[in-house]
Amino acid sequence: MAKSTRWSVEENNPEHLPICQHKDELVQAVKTSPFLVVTGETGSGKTTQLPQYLCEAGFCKDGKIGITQPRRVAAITVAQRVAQEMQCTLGKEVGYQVRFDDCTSQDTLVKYMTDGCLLREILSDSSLSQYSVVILDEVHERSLNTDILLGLIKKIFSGSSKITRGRSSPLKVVVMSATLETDKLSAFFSDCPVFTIPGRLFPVCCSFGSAVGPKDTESIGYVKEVVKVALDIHGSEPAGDILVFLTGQTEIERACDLLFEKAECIDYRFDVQDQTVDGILILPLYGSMPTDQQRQIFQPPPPGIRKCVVATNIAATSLTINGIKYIVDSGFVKQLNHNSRVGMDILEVVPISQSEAQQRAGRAGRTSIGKCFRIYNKEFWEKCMPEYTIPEIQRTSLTAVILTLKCLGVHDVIRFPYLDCPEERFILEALKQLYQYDAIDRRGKVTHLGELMVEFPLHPSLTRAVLKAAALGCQDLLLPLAAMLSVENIFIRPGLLFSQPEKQKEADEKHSALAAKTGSMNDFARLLSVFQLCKSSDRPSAWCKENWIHWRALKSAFSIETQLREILLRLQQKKDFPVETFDGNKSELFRRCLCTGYFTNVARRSIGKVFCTMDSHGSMVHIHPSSSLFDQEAELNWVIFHDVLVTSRVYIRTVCPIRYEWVKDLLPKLHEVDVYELSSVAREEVTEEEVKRWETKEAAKRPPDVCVEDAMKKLEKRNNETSVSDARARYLQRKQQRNLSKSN
DNA sequence: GAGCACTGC
Repeated sequence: MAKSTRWSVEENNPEHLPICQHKDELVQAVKTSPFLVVTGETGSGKTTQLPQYLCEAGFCKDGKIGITQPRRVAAITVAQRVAQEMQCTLGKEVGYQVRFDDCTSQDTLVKYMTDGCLLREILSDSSLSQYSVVILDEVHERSLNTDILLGLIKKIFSGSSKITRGRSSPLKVVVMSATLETDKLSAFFSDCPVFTIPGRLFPVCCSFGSAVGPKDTESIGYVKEVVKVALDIHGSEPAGDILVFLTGQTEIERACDLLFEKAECIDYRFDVQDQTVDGILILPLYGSMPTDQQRQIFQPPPPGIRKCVVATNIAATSLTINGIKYIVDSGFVKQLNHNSRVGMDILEVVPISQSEAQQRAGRAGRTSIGKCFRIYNKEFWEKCMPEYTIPEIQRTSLTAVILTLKCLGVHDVIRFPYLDCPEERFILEALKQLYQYDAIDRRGKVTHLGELMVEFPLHPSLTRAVLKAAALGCQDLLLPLAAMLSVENIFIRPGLLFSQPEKQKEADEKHSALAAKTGSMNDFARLLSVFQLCKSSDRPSAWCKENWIHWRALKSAFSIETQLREILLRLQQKKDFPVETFDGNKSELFRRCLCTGYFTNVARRSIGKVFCTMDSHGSMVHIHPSSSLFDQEAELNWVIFHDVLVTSRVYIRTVCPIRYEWVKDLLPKLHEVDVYELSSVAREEVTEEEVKRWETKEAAKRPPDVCVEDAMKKLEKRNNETSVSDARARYLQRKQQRNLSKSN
């Protein structure tokens, strides 16, 4: 649902916005300072009005005004809104650009875009010569791309010599944020002025509960508690809708079930249209839900009925629901964290930050005074919840970002001006990976291959495989696969609580059948086959429904494949595109290409069903039951995998059998460079001596079998101290508690 | 023998 739907009649008149009284001061502030921080709560009008003020004041004479947003919907809907206010056609004076959708023209003066789009633009025009003003919005959200943009803009436009290079006048930079951390932002841009605009949110009264305390950090017993609180609200509070925050699909389904049970309706099913019981309409909401079901959330409830939406964090920023007066906050969120100790991403349930809790509470104060019921106590707030959310740049794998920076000429990626520095080992690990993919050389310089790789909006491992395939002339196999691996999970598996178990069984059977059709048990081939079968189908959406496949996800895979194909064609027309030949069958060719990118993700069968990864961490892993290779015993000794999931075990998902010979020559590279030796590469201060030392190491390559033994020893040594074990222990604890509360 | 929040190029 578009954000624009929430503006009330009064808000429709921009002259009533708090920002209006400060128009002249704001324009003056932008004129006098190269950098400016503007803060103001939601509803102050800064996103829609400031660009118009600047345009009016003549800032569009020498270039565009560019405004970045972390989300696509926001970029599009705000542009629509501003075009309407400026009484022009969208795409003319006011436009927007997001991936797959460029709605701008020669005449565009005010351009809204996602932060990723501006980052791409800097890659081809580092002086941002088209713009007179760049406004970075929603900076407090600290998205990875916005953080990188902050550093880049500071770096490019702080050195006086570069300010005017390729530009007629100096660039003006405005950074907009909610009221948090503004001092930090001002200090980052050489103590630039801070402009504060009052917000226009209604007060939200927050109360703490007693159900969750510091000891319950990992508990999911809170599902029962949020249900209880929601029913209390329903029984005792005046009219107004309820929004409950939980962490994931399973939890939400369980909470909805409990709500219905308690509201004395036992015959509830997901499919049933009339979901109203005892005056309360219960609606689940999460990202992977079908769009038509999501749409239901936004319809006003029938008269006299109270709406209760049970949602993930999607309702915190991405979607705005009208009429919410009560918030029930579980205090938890599911977060993907990169763990450099084990070199993998781990999805885990963690307490939210205090600022995130305030954000959640704020969802109740958009149209009137609201109430927020936190189910955790004050002690939990103080001891378990960090003041601010850890910025994405400090939690995710940096491989792709570091390559982008290097291609932009930022060689010293450690001393890059980060607003918050990522841990050095995260950066070093990213460098090690880039070196392994041949994207950078031993001195940390970007290679020809690296320059090709940065053009693709994909993880470098996948890009490596795509480029190999292109060199061998089999891009038709790898491009669709890369697109499929870029989108959310395409296999639908209905939950047990809301759907009948037979539906789950049916979905599983359909998915296995798709694997069988390819003739080879290989999850990558299965993905490719789903893409091809659906694309060639007469009625693709019906085909998806029949096979329990997400049509929405597959549609985006189709557009990504087209985009990747265009990028590849453009690169192939340039000189020096590598070309190789290969004799062998198609299946081997496909898998060999994959090996070029995924040799960092190789595992060898150790004992029984246990596999051991061949990277320097040597983790013990199992094949995930959703894999078509699950329980396939025969001759399956070497595999590559796309990703890792830590739950009751460490699982590898999306798996493909390979032959040892295909990775034999690549594996030693995994052990060639010690991460900690790479700090000099990061700074490009490598001495000849160091290069020699590495070369000696390479000469002493160990055969892979020794690697396995070493890896296993290392693993034993780490024993239960590893973070994977921690995550696993926490998972088991949660599961136990869940079962306990179930049986109660 | 299982369960993956949300973005973005």
